[in-house]
Amino acid sequence: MTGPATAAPSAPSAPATPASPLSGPSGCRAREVLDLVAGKWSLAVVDTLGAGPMRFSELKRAIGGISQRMLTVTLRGLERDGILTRTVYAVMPPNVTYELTTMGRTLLEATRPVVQWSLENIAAIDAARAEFDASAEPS
Amino acid sequence: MTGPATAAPSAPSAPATPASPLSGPSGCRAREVLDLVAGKWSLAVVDTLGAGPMRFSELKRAIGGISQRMLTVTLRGLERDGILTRTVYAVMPPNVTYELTTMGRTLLEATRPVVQWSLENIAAIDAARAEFDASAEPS
DNA sequence: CTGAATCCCCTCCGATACTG
DNA sequence: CAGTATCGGAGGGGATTCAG
Repeated sequence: MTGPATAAPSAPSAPATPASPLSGPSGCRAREVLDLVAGKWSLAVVDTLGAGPMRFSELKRAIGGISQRMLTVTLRGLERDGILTRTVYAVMPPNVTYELTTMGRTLLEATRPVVQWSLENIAAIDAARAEFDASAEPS
Repeated sequence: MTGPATAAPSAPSAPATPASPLSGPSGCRAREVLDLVAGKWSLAVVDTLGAGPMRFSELKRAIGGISQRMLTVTLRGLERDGILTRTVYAVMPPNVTYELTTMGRTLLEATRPVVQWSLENIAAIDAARAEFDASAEPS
């Protein structure tokens, strides 16, 4: 699975359709990475952490609506992916601080347009859904 | 929505924490809209349709690996959200064409940075995961 | 060709309770 | 404060089959 692949320059009949980076074989990998952001809370954590290093409880309070479990799971995943770092200060009481890595910050930048788009189009989408439902499920 | 917004000068005790658009109350809505893109195939469909109007079978072939069911479900969802239009030509054999709406095209533009980031960071993430797994699960 | 319908597994996620 | 452990519901998503 980890094969180099994507290195098949000799494809004869391949249309190469570079139109969509998510369509081809390499698209599978991209999709996989996009799952990173697809998680229910990943984006919120990255976005919130964009303000600077933060502790567990601060994150929990800032995000709001997230359970300890999901915050922990999400943080673990992002740490594993190299998006953020987890620093434990052996003091009393325990102090664990999370901070975006360089890669995490580039991810934050990359996601800004999507987040902004979401905010800008919430109303339009609500309207579209209402209209669709009205004309499709009048029963 | 397209309003200038962010112009709430009269909030007295509001901390305003503009740090994260996904954290606050409005963030819940944004998260909701982001689910639109979170689906396993939504982005691939939008991305693929970026090349121009396409038929059902063309989409299926272009994306590859998607089942009829998921393509249908994904298309319905995106149509409901006003991201794409579904046009049926009553000919023989049936011809159904899907095309991005204006909003769909703006979404495509907004997602480009994330898609590109994914492609650029696949290797780094793989490495980070391997390293994390190696030092966390040695037993 | 396009799609709806069914079956079924599997993961995500929330609520709760317990530890250091 | 910062987690971990467990249970259980809900939904995503794949394979297959049927229909217009």
